[in-house]
Amino acid sequence: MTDNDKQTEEKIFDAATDVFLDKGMDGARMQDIANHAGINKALLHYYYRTKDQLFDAVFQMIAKKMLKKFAPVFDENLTLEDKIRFFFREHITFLLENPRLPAFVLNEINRNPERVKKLLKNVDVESLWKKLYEQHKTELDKYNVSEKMLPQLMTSIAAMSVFPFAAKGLIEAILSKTSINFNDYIEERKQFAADFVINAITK
Amino acid sequence: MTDNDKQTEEKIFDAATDVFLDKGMDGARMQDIANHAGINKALLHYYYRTKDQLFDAVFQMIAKKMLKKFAPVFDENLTLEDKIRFFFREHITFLLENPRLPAFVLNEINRNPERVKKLLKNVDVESLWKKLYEQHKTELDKYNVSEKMLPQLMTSIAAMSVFPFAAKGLIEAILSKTSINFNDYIEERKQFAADFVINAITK
DNA sequence: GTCTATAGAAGGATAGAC
DNA sequence: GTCTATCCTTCTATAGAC
Repeated sequence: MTDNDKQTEEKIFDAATDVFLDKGMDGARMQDIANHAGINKALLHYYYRTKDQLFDAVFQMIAKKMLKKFAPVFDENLTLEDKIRFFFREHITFLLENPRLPAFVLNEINRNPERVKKLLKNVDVESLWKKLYEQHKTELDKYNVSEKMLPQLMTSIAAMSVFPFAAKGLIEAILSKTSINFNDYIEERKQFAADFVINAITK
Repeated sequence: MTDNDKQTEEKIFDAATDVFLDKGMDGARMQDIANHAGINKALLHYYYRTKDQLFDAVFQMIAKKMLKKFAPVFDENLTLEDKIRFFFREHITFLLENPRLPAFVLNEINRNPERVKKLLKNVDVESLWKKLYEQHKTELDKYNVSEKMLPQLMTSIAAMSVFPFAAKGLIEAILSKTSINFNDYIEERKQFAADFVINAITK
């Protein structure tokens, strides 16, 4: 693959990412992607064959990018409390820089089970959770979280961080009827979410 | 409007609801809606003029249906704790019966600000929150929730209930790699979410 | 009010020249 | 590798008969 190939393929991929994030799979138009990339429609098909394949490439990249951001939760060398604080600070900062990701992923995830399967192909959920539990056994016992409650806890943490962005359109509209600004609400949330979760699991 | 009018218009509306919930605005096809309703395409336009108007009617109905389910939060005559327990029990039961609603609303809400504006036209957010705060002032003071933290608390409660359904496709795929079943996870959540939130705000 | 038929536009995809 | 031109299908929407 020459340097020029790479440039064009990347230009297409970046343009597609932008358009798909905005319009979703069904709403996106190949012509629109071509315009954004500054090339013509035929080239899209030359590189990616079909719209579905182009979308799949973009989706896998974005969904992986989102999932990867949960990795710090499984890292070692932090107390559970520090880990939770660190997670919300970093994750909400990330979403603030990429506010369209949650709605995009949540939407497309419910449309095509095959794509989700592919996404999780190499993820060993059981052992990740086992590892996490072993790592914090003492603390989780002290709190009141049993191993079989980990899915509830994990999805609650994800929900606290992701939901405000997934529901951005609604929350913005609601907040616009008050004196509160969405970005202030989000800044505040880094701290609030951490306190909330830590308190929730503390007896 | 005759009885027959009503019947046809309702058949169309119901069919449209079903198809839009599945495919979203962009993915839905008028032909598909007509087939579901057992009539022809031309009749759709006779009753609703355009696809956008038909979609808007469906969206407003569904979004209102979802928002209304938060009403018990503002009802009187329950302690804050009982209110939270009652809310999660009822709300998660409702979402179990209507699992496609969250993803649909969250998706379309980020596409068209005008629709959201229309949806909230007659909602007085400030006074609802003021009312809620006054109602539970003593309890909220005892916990550590100030009035300006209400948006954080409210969105957290919504997140705890709605997120598992909005992310259903992903959570199902993850749980399928363990011995846990999605419906069991959801049943468990009614209790877990209530305990979680109550503990979170308890000093 | 309901149908058939079709206009008219737009979309994804390909052929073929360079 | 990139372009123009175009095919073919599909979609929304309307015209017009009953």
